[in-house]
Amino acid sequence: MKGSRTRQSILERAVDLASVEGLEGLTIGRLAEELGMSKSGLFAHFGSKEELQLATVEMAAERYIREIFTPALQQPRGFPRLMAICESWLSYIRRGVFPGGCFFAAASFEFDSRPGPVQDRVRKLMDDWIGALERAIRMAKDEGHLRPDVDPSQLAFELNALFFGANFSFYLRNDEEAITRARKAVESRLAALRA
Amino acid sequence: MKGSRTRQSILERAVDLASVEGLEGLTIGRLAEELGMSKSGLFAHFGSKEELQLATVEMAAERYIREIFTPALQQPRGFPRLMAICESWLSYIRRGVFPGGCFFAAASFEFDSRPGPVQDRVRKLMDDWIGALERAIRMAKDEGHLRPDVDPSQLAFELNALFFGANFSFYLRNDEEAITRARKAVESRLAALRA
DNA sequence: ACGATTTACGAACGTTCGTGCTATTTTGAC
DNA sequence: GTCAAAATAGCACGAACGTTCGTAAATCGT
Repeated sequence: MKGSRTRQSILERAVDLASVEGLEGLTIGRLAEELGMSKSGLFAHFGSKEELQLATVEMAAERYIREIFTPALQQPRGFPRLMAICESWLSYIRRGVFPGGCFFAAASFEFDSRPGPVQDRVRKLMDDWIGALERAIRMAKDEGHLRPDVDPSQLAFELNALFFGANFSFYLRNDEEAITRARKAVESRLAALRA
Repeated sequence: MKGSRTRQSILERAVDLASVEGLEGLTIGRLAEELGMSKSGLFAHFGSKEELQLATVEMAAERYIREIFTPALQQPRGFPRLMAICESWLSYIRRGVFPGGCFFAAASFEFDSRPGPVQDRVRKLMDDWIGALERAIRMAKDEGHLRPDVDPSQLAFELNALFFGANFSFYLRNDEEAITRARKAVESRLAALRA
C-alpha cells in the first residue's frame, strides 16, 4: 500500500517538527506545506490532530528505542549493558537524533499538566523507559556487578535526571561540556555502587 | 496608577496559565476571558504577544526567587544555605508554586530550540540560576564545609538535574516518592563531598 | 487493461489567533 | 467638579487553525 509509505514519511517529518515546536505547536498546515502536500490529504491519514499527535509519539518511540536500546542490547547484560545505555543516551543527545533535543524530555514537560490521551501515552512510554532502566540495573545487581543494597528505582531516577539535565544544558545553554559533565556524574555514581 | 495594578494581576494569571499551557499556548483571548476583560484592553498593556511572554517570564522569575532564594538567604552561608536552597526547591515542587510544575523547567524545554527574545531571556535567567547555585557551592567550599576539590559547575549541574528530575517524576509520573528520592540523592551526593 | 478501491486535492466551513483602529469609560490631579 | 490623561471596550482585519466534503487521480488486484 502506498498510503502506509506516505504515512511513514509524514510521521518522520512530524517527529522532527514536533521536537522543535512541541506536540501542540505541531500544525497540520505547516506539516503539509513542508511535505509539499495538501492539508486535507495529510489530514485524511489521521482523522484528527490528536490521532496525528499519538502517531507521532509512537514514531518517536521507535526512533528512541532504535537509537538507545538496540545498540545497548549488543553488550552483555550487567554493568556493561547499563553503561552502554548511559553512553547511548549521551551520544543520542550529542548527535542530535531529534533536531530539537530529546523528544520525550520535551513531551514530558509539555504534557505533564495536560490530561488526555497524549499525556497518557507519554506517561506510559516514560514509565516503560524508567522500567527498562531499572531492569538493566537489576541485571547488574544479579550479575554481581553492583552492590546488593542498590535501589534500582532510586538509581534509575538519578540516571534519568542526569540525562534530562544534559539535554537541558546542551540545548538551551549551549554548554558543550554538558555531555562530559553528565558522563562524569554517571561514572562516579556507578563507580560508588560497584560491588 | 491603576494600569500597573491591572498589569500585575494579568501577569499573575498569565504565569499560572503559561505554566500549564506553555508560553506559546498562552493565549490573549483565553487570558482575557479568565480575567473577565476584553482582548483589546488586555492587549494594550503589552503591545504584542511576545512582550506579554517576556513580561510573564519576568513575573515568574520574581515568584521563583521569592519562593526559593529569599527563604534560603536566611540561612548562614556555606553548607546550611546550600542545603536550604535544595530543600526550598523540593518544597517548591511539592507545594505546587506553579500549578503546572516548575515554570522554568517547562520554559527551558519549550524554548530550547526556538531562537528569539524569549529564548534569550529564559537562557539568561537559567544561567543566573545555575550561577547562583555555583556561588552557594563556592561559599560552602570557602567556609570549609565542602572538600576543596569540589567543582562548583559540576555539582551545580548535578543538583539542577536532580531538581528537574524530581519535577518530571512528580508531575508527569505522579510519583509521590519523587521528592523523597531527589532529597536522598542530594543528601548522599553532598555527604560524599563534605570536608 | 479494466474496474474497484485507495489516496490525494481544492474549496470552504466555523473558530480562534494576534493585531490594529476608534470610541467610550474611568481615573487622578487640581 | 472639571478636564486632560489613562485605561478599557468594541469592532474589524487577515491569517491560520482543525475539520468536512465532493471529486479527481493514482494505485492495485485481477
